[in-house]
Amino acid sequence: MGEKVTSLDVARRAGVSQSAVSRVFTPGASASKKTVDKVRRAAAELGYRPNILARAMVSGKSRIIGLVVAYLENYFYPEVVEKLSKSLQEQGYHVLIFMASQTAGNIDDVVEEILDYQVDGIVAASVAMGSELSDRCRSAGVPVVLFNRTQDDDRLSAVTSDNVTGGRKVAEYLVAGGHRKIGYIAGWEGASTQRDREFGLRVGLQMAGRSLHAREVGDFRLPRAQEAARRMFAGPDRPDAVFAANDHMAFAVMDVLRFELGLSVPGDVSVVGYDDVPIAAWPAYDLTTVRQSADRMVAETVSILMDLIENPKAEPRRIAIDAPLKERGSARKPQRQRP
Amino acid sequence: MGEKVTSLDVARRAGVSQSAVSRVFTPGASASKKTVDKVRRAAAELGYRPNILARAMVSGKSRIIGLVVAYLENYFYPEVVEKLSKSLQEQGYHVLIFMASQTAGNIDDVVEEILDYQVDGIVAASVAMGSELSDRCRSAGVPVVLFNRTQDDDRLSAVTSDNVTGGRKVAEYLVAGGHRKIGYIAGWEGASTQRDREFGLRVGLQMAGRSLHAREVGDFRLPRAQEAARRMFAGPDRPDAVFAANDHMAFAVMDVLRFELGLSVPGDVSVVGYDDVPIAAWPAYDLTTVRQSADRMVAETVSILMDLIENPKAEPRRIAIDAPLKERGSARKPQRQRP
DNA sequence: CTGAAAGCGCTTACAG
DNA sequence: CTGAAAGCGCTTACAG
Repeated sequence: MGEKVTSLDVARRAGVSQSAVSRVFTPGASASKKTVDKVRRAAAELGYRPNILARAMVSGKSRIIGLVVAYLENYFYPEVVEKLSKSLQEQGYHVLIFMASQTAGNIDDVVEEILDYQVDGIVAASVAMGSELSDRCRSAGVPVVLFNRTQDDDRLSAVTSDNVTGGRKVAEYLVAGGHRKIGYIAGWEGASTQRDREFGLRVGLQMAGRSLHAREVGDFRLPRAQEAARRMFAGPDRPDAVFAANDHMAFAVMDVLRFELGLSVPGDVSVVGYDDVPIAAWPAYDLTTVRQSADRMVAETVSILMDLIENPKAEPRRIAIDAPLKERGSARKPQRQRP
Repeated sequence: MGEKVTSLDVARRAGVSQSAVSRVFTPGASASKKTVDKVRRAAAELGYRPNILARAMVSGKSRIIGLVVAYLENYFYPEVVEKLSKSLQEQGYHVLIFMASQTAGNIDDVVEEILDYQVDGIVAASVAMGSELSDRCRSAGVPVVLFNRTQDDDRLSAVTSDNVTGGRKVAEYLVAGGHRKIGYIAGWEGASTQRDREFGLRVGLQMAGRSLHAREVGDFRLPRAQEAARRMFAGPDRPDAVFAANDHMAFAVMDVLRFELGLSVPGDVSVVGYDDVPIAAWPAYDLTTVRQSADRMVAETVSILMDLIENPKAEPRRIAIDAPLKERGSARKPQRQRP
C-alpha cells in the first residue's frame, strides 16, 4: 500500500535522469536503445506506470473525452456508448460519462463540470447545448461534437443520420404500400431529430399528393408513446399506418395496437420506426425501420474529434449519414414484384 | 481561447493569497466572510473554475471512479451505468468507462489503464479479476467492488442479487405450477451468477424430489441462446418449462419457441428469466422472471465505495440483495386460489 | 483567519 | 542523445 513509484524512482534505479525516463514513456521522443532498455527494466522491476493526471497537467492533454448522454432507455444509446468507448480506447482516449438529467437547465452545469476535468473533447449525445456553453467550450479550446442532434450554431460539429431523407423514405414506402391514412407519433419536439424526421415525412407525403392523417406526440418516451397511440386510435377514422419517430416508441405503439386494441400488424395497420436498434430485428417485433448506423456515426464522431484535437483550427464538420429503409414484417410491403 | 484562469489570477484580483482562493473553493476550509466574498466575486468576474486534475494530483483524490463493463447488449447494464453515474455524480464523483473486450486476458490491461488515471475506486461489472490484479489495486489503495459477480477472493467487495435463492424460487414456482420436465439454459459458465442460479435451481428441484430434465449452454448471448433452445427442443421428449439464466436469453428462447417452433408460451411451455429488465414487462414478452433490483444494487455499490474511500481500513463487504420472483404471463401459474 | 513556501508527478525547452 | 531546471495549477502544513 502506498508504494507509489514515481519516474524519479525509476530514474535512480536505472541510473539516468528523470527526463530520460519521461522520454522512454513518451511515444515520439528520442532515446538510445541502451537507455530505453535500462529504463524499461527498472520500470518493470519497480512496477512503475506513468501518472496520467500529472502528465495531463503539464502537457495540457488529459486524453479524456466527456460524454454527455441523457437517457439510456432508448437502446440506440447503449450501443453508442459501447462503440464510442471502444473506438476511443483504441485511440488512447477514455470516456468520462455525464448523465444529463431530464431537467432542462442542468445541461449547462454538467458541461461546466466536464470542463473542470480538463477534457480534450466533448460528445453531446441527444442533448442540446446553450450558446453560452458552446462559447465557453470554444474559449477553453475544447471541441464539441453533437451526436444525433443538430443545432443552428454552425460552429458546432454534428453527426446525425440523414433524418429528413429517412423520413421521406418512410412516406414513399408507406404510400407505395397502398396506405391512405398515415399517422405520425412525434418524438420530443425540442429535438432536431424529431423535427427533421417529421419534416421528411411531410415532404414525402406532399410529393405524393398526400398529407398526414393523424399526429400525436410521444416525446420519445414509452408511456407517452402508448398514450399517443391510444389517442390516435380512439376515433372511428383510424390510420392504416403509423410512423413512430424512433424504434423505442414504435415498440410501444405496436404493443398497444396488438395487445390492447387487438389489431393486427401489419394486417390492420403497418408500423414503421427509426433507428434499427437490435430489438427491431427480434421476431416479436420484426420492425420495418430506418437504419441509423451507430457504427458509422461513431466512426465519424471519433474522426472529427481527433481532427479537432490535433488541429485546433480545423473547421467544424456536420455529417449526415445516409439512412436506408430496412424492410421487415411490421409494414405491408409495396407490390413491386407484380408490375 | 486559451484565456486559462488560474487560482493565482483570482488571488491577485481579489487582493488575497493563492491559499485563500484555494480555501474558498475547498468545502471544509476556514475563511472569513469577507475573503469568501472577495474571492467569489473575483472568480465570477474571471470565470474561474478550479482545475480538478491539479487538485487531484496534490490531494491524491481524483474523484473519478473507473467502471469496467463487458457488454451492454444485456439491457440490465445500461440501467446500471445510468443509475451508477447519476448516483456517483450526486456524491461528487464521475465515472470513467472502460469497455472490457470479450477476450479473456484483456481485463488485466484494462485495469492497469484505469489505475493510470489515479481513480479513487473501481467498479467491475460482470467481469472477473485476476488475483494479481486485485493485489495491484489493493497495494495502490484503490478499492474495488465487483458488480453482479462474486469471486473467491474475500478481500474483494461484491454486490449481487441472491442468485442461489433466486434460482431456487424458480424451481419451486415451476414445480408448483405442475411442470414435470424443466430445462435450463445456462449462461457463460465462467460467471458466478450463472453458477449460482443453476445451483439454486438444482437445489430447489432436488428438494421437490425432481431433477433437471435438460440443460444447454447459451453463454448469455443471443445467438448461442437461440441455438441452445433449438437443441433443447429438437428431441421428442421436450421440456414443459425452461428457465433461462437471464432475461436477455429468455427473450431469444421465447422467440425460438413461438416463432420458429410454433409452440405456445405458456400453453406448451413456460419460460422464466432472471433480471427483470424493462423489456420483460413489455406485453410482447410479459416474462415471468426473478427481479434483480438495479437500484438497490447500485445503492449498495455506491455505499460500499464511499465507505472504502473514506476509510481505507474498512472491511470489504459482500452483499446479496434479495431477488423475488415476479409473476407474469410467460409461465403457467400455480393453482393457489383453489386449495 | 491568512500568506509564503514547498511539493504533487510529470514534461518541456534549454544547454551540452 | 542526455541532464538540470523550471513549471503545469493546485493544496497543505507551517508560521504568524
